[in-house]
Amino acid sequence: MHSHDHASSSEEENVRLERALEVLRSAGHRITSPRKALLKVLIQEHGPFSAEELHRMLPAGLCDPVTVYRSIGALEETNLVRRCDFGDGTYRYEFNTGEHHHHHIICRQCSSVRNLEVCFADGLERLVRQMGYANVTHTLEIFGTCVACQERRAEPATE
Amino acid sequence: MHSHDHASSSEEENVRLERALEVLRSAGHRITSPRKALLKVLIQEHGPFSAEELHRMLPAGLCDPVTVYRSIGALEETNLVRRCDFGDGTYRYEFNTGEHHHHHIICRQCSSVRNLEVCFADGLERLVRQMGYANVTHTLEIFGTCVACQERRAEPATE
DNA sequence: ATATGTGCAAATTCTTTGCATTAGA
DNA sequence: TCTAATGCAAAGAATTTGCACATAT
Repeated sequence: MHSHDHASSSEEENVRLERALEVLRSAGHRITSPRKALLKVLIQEHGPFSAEELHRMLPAGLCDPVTVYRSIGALEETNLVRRCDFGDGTYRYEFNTGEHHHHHIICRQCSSVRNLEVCFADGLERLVRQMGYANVTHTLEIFGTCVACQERRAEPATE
Repeated sequence: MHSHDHASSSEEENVRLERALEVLRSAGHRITSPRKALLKVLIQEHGPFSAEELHRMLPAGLCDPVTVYRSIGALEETNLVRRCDFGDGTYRYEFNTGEHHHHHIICRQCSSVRNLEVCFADGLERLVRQMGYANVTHTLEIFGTCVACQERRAEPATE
């Protein structure tokens, strides 16, 4: 019952994991080691990850990359995971904490991601609902050059 | 000077076309028939189109699909065209009128697109700039079920 | 026991690239 | 003329699918 199999899995993370597993279960999905491991990684680590990144973050050889795609499918279906689209041809995934959703600021140079906890779009969704749309959602990603990359660019005499 | 080669190309559209060609020219790009035809289509028709759709909308056999991709590249570079990302794995492109940018409401069922002329994100970009980011831009797409699709769903007794 | 999940290989989809040829400035 | 643009074919990258085998419930 007590777990110490991972270096840094806090009690809160365990609670989230158990809750997530329960969601999966009650949606008729089976609990398998790839899914459990994926959820652990997604709960512990920050930032949205690509399928390939996720696969690399799993214990070596635990499963095939294809299984990551398929597992993510189950996690998305059950809303445990949100898909992010940074417009570079690769989808990334992050754990859905269920709290009010946030947005990302992506650096064009180094691809670093910062979360922006404010959501400006509540009024927007309301407006669109007034236009007659149902099930309104939105995606909003912000792009820019981060401070570090601006400094990096300012230093060298390459220009 | 007068043109009647297209059924419905208004004077305003011609002005836009000429302006766009000038932008291309002064950026060191050559004016070719595929590029001219692409711009015509993009100026005349509404809604963002995929590369494949654009190719189909061109006069038959005018150019190879690959040329559409490459031409769009030139149009994007010169900011004549904006790329839209509806998160379905296919990029779409629309003519950049240069006026304040708008956003799209995409119907999940029928994929119809409506423009939303309001932009909520000016304050957001300002905030992100205050966080130290430079060259801040954003993408915002709204998804929902359009009125027609809601009615279509309500009628049939399939449920 | 049995349906769901997985691995491996191969297919799909969208987009990009290499290279010889064509054509705009 | 001389470089940029095009066509065709082929490569690439991310993701999905088919099918036999493995496994959670």
